[in-house]
Amino acid sequence: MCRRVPSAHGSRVEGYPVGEGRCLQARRPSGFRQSAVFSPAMSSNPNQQPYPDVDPRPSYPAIEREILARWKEEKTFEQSVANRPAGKNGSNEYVFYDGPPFANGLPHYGHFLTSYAKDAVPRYQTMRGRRVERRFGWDCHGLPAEMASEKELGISGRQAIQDHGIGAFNEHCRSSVLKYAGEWESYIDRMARWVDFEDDYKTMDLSYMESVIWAFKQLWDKGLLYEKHRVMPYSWAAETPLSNFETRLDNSYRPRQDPAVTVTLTLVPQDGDQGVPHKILIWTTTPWTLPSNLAVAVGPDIDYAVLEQDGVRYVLGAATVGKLQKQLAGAEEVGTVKGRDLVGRSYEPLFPYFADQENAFRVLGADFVDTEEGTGIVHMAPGFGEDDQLICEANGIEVVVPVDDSGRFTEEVTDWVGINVLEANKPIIKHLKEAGALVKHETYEHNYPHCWRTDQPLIYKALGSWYVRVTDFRDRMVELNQEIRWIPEHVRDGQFGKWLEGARDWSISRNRFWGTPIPIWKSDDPAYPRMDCYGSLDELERDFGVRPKDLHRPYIDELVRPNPDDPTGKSMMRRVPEVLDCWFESGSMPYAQVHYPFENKSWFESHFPGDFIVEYVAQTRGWFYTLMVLGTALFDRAPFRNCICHGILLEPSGERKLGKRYGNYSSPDEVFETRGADALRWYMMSSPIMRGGNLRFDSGDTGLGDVTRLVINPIWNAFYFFTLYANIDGTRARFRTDSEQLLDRYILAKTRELVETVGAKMDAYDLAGTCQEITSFIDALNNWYIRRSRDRFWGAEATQEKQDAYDTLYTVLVTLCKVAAPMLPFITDAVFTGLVGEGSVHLEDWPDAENLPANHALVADMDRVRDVCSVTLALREEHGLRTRLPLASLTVAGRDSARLESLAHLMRDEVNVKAVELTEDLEAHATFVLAPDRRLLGPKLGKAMKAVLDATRSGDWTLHDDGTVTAGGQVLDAGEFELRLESKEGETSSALPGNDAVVVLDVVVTPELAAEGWARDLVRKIQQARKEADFAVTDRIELAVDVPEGCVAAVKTHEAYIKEQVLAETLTYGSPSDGMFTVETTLGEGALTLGLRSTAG
RNA sequence: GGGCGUAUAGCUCAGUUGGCUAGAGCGCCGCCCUGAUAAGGCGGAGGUCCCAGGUUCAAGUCCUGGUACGCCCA
Repeated sequence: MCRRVPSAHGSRVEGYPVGEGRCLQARRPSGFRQSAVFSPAMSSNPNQQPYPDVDPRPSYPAIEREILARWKEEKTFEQSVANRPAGKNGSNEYVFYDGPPFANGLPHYGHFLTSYAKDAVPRYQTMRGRRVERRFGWDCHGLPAEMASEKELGISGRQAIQDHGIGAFNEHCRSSVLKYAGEWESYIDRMARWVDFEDDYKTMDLSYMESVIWAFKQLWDKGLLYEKHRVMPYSWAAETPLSNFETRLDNSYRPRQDPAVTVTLTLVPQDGDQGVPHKILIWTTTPWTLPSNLAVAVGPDIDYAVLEQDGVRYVLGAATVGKLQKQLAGAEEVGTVKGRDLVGRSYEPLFPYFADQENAFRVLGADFVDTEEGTGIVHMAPGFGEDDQLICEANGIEVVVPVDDSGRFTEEVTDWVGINVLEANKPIIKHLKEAGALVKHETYEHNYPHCWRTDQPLIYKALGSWYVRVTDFRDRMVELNQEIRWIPEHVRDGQFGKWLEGARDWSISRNRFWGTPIPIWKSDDPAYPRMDCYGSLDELERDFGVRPKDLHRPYIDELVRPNPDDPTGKSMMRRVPEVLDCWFESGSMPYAQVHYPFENKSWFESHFPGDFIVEYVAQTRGWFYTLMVLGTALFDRAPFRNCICHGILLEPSGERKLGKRYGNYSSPDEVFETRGADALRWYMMSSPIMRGGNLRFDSGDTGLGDVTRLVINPIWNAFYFFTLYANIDGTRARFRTDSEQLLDRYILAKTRELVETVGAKMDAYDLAGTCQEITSFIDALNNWYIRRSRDRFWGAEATQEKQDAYDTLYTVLVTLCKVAAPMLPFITDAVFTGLVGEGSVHLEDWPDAENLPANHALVADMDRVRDVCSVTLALREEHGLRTRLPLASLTVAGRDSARLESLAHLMRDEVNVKAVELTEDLEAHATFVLAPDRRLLGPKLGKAMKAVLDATRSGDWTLHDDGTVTAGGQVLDAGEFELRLESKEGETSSALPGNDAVVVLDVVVTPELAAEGWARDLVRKIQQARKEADFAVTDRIELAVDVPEGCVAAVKTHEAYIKEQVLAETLTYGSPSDGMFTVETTLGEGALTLGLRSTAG
């Protein structure tokens, strides 16, 4: 290869601060020496260089801050939206739904991950020409907001909130729920997520809430709502039910001692009892629920023992008899009975309070019953146990709940009215003992949930709740789900699909304060029942005479009117106390954010479903699900078309997810200000987390640094390389795709393929795949195209060939910036504007592949050449032949190897050989190896396959003239095998990947070749010394060399070459003179001394 | 306790309808190349494909049963 850089430029570029500026540049805050990023193109002024000076080692965070400022100043985001027409009736809009976060905490890396995806896809679609409005959403209601407010106000529990005043409490929620909105905004901004905060939506807005009650009313009108009692964890101390979330908080479950009692129930006699009284044994750790007992359950397949003692027969699980040895001492086993044979029998109520209850006091069958604990016969109090409730309900037994909000017995339980249920355990046990029903009383220690606020044990208690009849349209959801594209695909029929199949009715009411109120008004006198549901402010105004300015409690509760169905005029219509589950609100986002149907009616109807949403995979149970339920119930549509489910971020050990309460991550500011937001974006977008996997994240780890080193730096370096030489030459490049130069044609064709593949990946929402394509392109660009094209940029004359190189590199870089813009919005915009001089890459159209030449054959041939070079370098390595040592020839033997003719000079240069021979004469250089097609032959041959494979390995096979092969006693037809090449023994050769060609290297080193090798080694050493001496690339030098004896002749032979290469004006032999920059090193096995002096002055 | 998912090199992950000696990137070691590059090339070390059974000519891949971890539900 011919290195003419210094000489080429030395003669005519004086005055350009090529090398000298470096230390200065490094101290600059951004990538440009001047604020070129803001300046328009300078090409109009011939006295100035065409491109900004680029810092080879820039601070990316500083570049990002500059770009941010420019976007703000030029309103680039707003322009990018406004430039794209909405089209007729919004037909050109791409609809993105933003899943609203809570803003009562700071955002963390998990939010950034989602936000990056929420930004990348809309950026891409915008470049594709679509108009993508991006409204930010805030989730404002719900328990987290209430809990935070209770804490801040120093109050706890429902009663305390009511004492404080619901109005004041809700005001506090309203003001604190967006406490961190400002921080959110600045982080989102810093990470280059483009989203509209001005025109945001909040679930607590009046318009939003009106749409939510509209949706509620729709369900009501469709008969999809009902009210029912359901058992929930309940804190009697705080007078509130708790969500599952709350019962899972740390320290919620802890050991507690409770009484465990075994009690008898007397069966109503029936035929077959032989006149002997029969009693069944039940066991419970909550004696206070016994007054509410309405049934017992047995396992149909469980064996029950019948024991007789003192003329009474006791029935209990056969496996549990041992537990009551003492109590049943002397009892005689008189038989066993299957649970199913007990089902249907009745027994005497233990307490009289609910003796009239229909269908009650019977033995029921239930699969969940076992004999691990208790007697194998389970006491059922449907008001206080979920299983109890389900089984009883299925058997027509209504729930009774004789316990009030504060956990005390109501008047129904006359004996203990007003007593806290837990305190009532003792007197109840005493009563049972006196009644002769108590068989055993022990103390039982178990893990039991406690209220995290009051520290008191929870109870389970049925509470009224409103439900959406999801089971009615579950099958339709399953159908509609098939229309959605899920990333990763398996979510559709896996996590989400299965969840839909098993969907249960959805409890949508909460006994809370801060939320959209359930818009139902009920008569307060059961004698005159009536219920009204309201779905708009208009409807409320019509009936109540006032138009609410705020739908929140307590104002909404003030709307009361006489019951129209009550002729006495005494009963009133009052709102039910509950508010809606906040998931109902976020699931209403598609229509509520635009105040449908009160406004934007036709827009919504033509823009539903949305095109794209992305959240973490657990939202299959959250937002994705509630969107689906409401979309199906209200519109009979799947609510979104494409959905990315990303995984979760784990701490470096992989043990826990990143979480605020673990404190296991560092400040995002640190990452933004050291690595930059683009590095973080690429790191996250390129990872398997975008395909549903998890990602161990360590902000201090090499992963982020690798992105800078392997993705961002190479792009920047290509840009730096281009501007460096274009400025030296004063050349302004233009967008051109018609260069005839080989390497140009190659990289242009490669760029076309990049545009096509990245477009396809982005269209498939494969963000990680997009990153892969870009990475491999960057490799081809930097490590092949630019490296192999360098000398064209170095040439002294302004040739067409050189202009082609500039134009092509410019064209490729501009295109690369566009293609990578969604994934690296900052760096691509800095490079793009540096090249083009104005505008923003984000205002550009997606490149049209048709504008770039297609030439797949050339791309493939070039890849072939790179393979040849790899294999050849491996051969050199194997034979200890350093690359600087020229060799006589390289032979590529293979079918169609002549195709590489036009690329031979690249191979020659790359692997340093004098000649490249291309031949089809395989036999001369290679032997054949049989490779049977296992997929084809396996099923056909079966067991005989083994013999064929053995023969293949041993080489014991024969090729026939008709193209068939015999191996292992089997005849293989053409097409059932391949013949692959292997290099011949004794030759310095190696097969190419794919095994259809071999490379043979001539390893004979003649004295001439050796001498040239020494000369090149010496040049290399001198260049190294120049660098160490900190000479400018263009500096001329005086040179003294003291070379080992054996090399002197070689150096003298190539003296002219050496002097030219290292810009030496003079070359003397012997020790360096005083004042020269001196280097002691080696050349070959001998000592080498170099002396250099710059003549630049 | 139930459901879903995951388990492959030091790390992060590919691995198609079962089919060649299980791959990539990063990291590590050695060599090479290097005046745009914080880069690049070649080679090496590094694997009981979580475990145990089974099906098959052939299993990382399919089946059964475990184990560990994650998520969800109870």
